[in-house]
Amino acid sequence: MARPGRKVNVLAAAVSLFSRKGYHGTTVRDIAVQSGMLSGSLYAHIAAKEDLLFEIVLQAAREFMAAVQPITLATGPAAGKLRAAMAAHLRVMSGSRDRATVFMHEWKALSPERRESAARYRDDYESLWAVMIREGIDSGEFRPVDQKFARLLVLSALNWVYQWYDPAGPMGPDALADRFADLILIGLQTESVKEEPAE
Amino acid sequence: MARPGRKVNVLAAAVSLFSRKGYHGTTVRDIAVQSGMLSGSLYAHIAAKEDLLFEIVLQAAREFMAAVQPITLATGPAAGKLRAAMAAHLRVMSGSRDRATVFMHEWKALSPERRESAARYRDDYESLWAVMIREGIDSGEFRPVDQKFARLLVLSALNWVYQWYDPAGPMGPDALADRFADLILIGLQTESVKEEPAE
DNA sequence: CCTACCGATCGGTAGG
DNA sequence: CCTACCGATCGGTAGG
Repeated sequence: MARPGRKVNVLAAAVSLFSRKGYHGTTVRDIAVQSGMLSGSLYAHIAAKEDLLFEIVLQAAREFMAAVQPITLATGPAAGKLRAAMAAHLRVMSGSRDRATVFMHEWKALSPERRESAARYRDDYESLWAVMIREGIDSGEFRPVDQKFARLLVLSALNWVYQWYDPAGPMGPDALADRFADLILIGLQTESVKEEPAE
Repeated sequence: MARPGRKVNVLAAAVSLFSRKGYHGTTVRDIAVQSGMLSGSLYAHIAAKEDLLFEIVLQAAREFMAAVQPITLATGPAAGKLRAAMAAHLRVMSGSRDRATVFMHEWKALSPERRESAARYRDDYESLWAVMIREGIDSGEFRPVDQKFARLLVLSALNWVYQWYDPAGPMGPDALADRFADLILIGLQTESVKEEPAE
């Protein structure tokens, strides 16, 4: 008989394995053994392997959304909100590194309907960032750049972090976010060079 | 008997399939059928499925290196070199989108020794960018930012592009590179806001 | 490059 | 959650 709490272990095992070996590179036997049972027993907890992937992807999507949405609803300078949102995003990534990895890479392995469902969550999340950037442009805080490019720059920088970030390292997610925010807000060039027309 | 030219078709089929379904999600039968033969016949051209992945990854690594290295060796302002290097990187990505995708994502599926070999190519390529940024800082063109962060910001933005870039779309890789370069060099904030201390 | 396979392993199930 | 499987499919091979 299935003890209710075991489902969490199974999900944790799946997150770890999917992030390391990919969805297709992971077998249900891998997941079962990592959960302390045999492969047949796994199906007392799940109906199909893909259900695990879908659940992980949804968890991650909800986690990112829950962390960043309240920040977008607050009032204040756009730069401060962008900084806070970046820190929130990186805190989620830092706290659930494997889950974030699966969320970023393995959604492609979902069945078409579920993949579309995941894409909708993704779009909702991206539009939070679009709104923040649009607000900064409208208020004159940000240059009138193409909103799409600015959003992509921010999100791509944040999303690539999990490829190399070490949560046990010396730099926490907040410090990391501040560094990235400085670069993105102030730019790489020195002021004296900026006066001249760009080459 | 194996006609020599067919190997190219097999590689092209593998690139397309690996990029779409992942290495583990692609079967040798998929590759064979896409190449116009049956699965057994594939082994007249290759010794193992993984050889295809390794060959694709090496091709991509060499392509990026060959495109960007000459630019780093030229003389001139650091900002101009960075712009040119970004355009070169995006031109490779645009011309070999599927291969770039496999290069970015599927190297994890390689055997340990080959994975390490691919990582070395990657490190060599990243150090090209590190040198460009270091030069800009040393010459006073760039702010004295952490070189590692600036490199990560640039490369992450470039590497995330293939997730959404449409080579058939209106914007070519050079225009795309200029937009990203403007954002990274000049920054998102307007000058008036930058005078104030960052929140 | 095809025919005809191979042992191994896959996701999943029945019955307890 | 285990035992004992299942049909299907996997990467790969022998012989032509």
